[in-house]
Amino acid sequence: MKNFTNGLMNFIKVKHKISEPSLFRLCKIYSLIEEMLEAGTNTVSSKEIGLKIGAAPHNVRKDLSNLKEPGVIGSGYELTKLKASLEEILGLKRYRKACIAGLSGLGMAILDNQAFLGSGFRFVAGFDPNINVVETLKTSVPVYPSYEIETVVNREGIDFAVMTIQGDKARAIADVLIRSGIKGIINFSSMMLVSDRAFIRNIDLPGEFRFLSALLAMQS
Amino acid sequence: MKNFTNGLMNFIKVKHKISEPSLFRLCKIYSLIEEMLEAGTNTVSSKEIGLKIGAAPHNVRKDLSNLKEPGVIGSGYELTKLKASLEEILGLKRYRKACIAGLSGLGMAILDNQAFLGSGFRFVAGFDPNINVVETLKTSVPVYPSYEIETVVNREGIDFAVMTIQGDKARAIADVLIRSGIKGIINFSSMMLVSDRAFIRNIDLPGEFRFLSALLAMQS
DNA sequence: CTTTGTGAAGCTCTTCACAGCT
DNA sequence: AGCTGTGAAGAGCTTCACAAAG
Repeated sequence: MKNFTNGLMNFIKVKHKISEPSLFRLCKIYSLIEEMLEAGTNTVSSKEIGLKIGAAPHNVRKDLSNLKEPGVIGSGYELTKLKASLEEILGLKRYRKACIAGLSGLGMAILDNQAFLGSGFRFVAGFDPNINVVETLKTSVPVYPSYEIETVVNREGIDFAVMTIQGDKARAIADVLIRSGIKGIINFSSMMLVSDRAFIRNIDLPGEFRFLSALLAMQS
Repeated sequence: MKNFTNGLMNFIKVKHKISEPSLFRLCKIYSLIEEMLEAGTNTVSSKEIGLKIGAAPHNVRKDLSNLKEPGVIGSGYELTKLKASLEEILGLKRYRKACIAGLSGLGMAILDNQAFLGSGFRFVAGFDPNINVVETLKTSVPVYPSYEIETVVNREGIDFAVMTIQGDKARAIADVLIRSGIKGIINFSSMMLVSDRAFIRNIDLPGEFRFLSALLAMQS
């Protein structure tokens, strides 16, 4: 159970300098570093990283060898340097705006908790097809009916969207988002989305349950 | 951007009859079939499946060749038969119980929407470390303070858990869940979890944003 | 003794290409 | 013509193993 990034389902094919499985692990490592820094740690070995993200130490070292940041041979990697160097390669130096489409329970829960975003990202708008919903919501971020998506996304220069819209409206809204210039979508809706113009991460909860079930079935 | 399953981070190593990327695609195909059946479709070709889940038709056919179910040569696969045959191989004939640990906004949003579960799974319990929260919640499912996890999980025979607990309690709760016999976890908490006794799917939203950012960074 | 970095080996998954059915 | 099934080829990722450094 190793190297997967969750079937992005994209048709954007680019020859990356770094492979996607590796990129994905680097993102995990970044999360881990944040966690460890908060806990007051200073250095980490490839072995320890491997244990915590579920990868072989060899693999971690190879991943980290992509970034032209050192690694002190006797004693591992220095967290602050590693973090800076990951920010470089993962494009995290530039802060990006995000929006959320679908202001039901799930959407509101995500919007309310900026911890779900991570530093470097900020929700600057919410959308919902239901005008009544939009008018009565109390949120920390301005919300709009979905026919304003194009205007707002352009005006604010929003790059990413989280989609929590249920039902068959999802696909149409995704089209609008992408047409408006959204470059990445994290999609919680039940509709699988595929695009050749934006990176899409489909997070399919029923699918996850089935996958767990399948893994159990394979075990026995 | 193809064949990944999201870094399960598990140390359970089993030689599966079917590879994990393939299993993951089969789960996606199952989701797709449900969607198409609802739309009233009867048959589907490997080409069409490929387009909708973001995979090559060759690949889809290979995946489907694992299940000993036909595929009519001139005209594709019959949806109902395909579905039944997927249920067989993904272990979906057996209905399974799930619980949710963490009854904050995200947890409640998931609990409230059984659509997030998929047929064949049912939430039968909720847990939260905060007793006050537990006592005042109005839910469709019984909720308990987390010190009752072991009792309830055993009594009910619960297999899966969704974790939405924030902060550093997450790891301890996960330990309890696994010790109590939980076999699969979908983890939304910010702590990455790894176990050699349960399958864990870490869904890391900040990580997803970073991954999108990294993909954009690679493009340019 | 511990830990990094890396070419090379090894393995797994995907893609190809074509036979065979309708 | 259109589509499936599959051995074989190819590509990509992981693992190995060892040199080099603290």
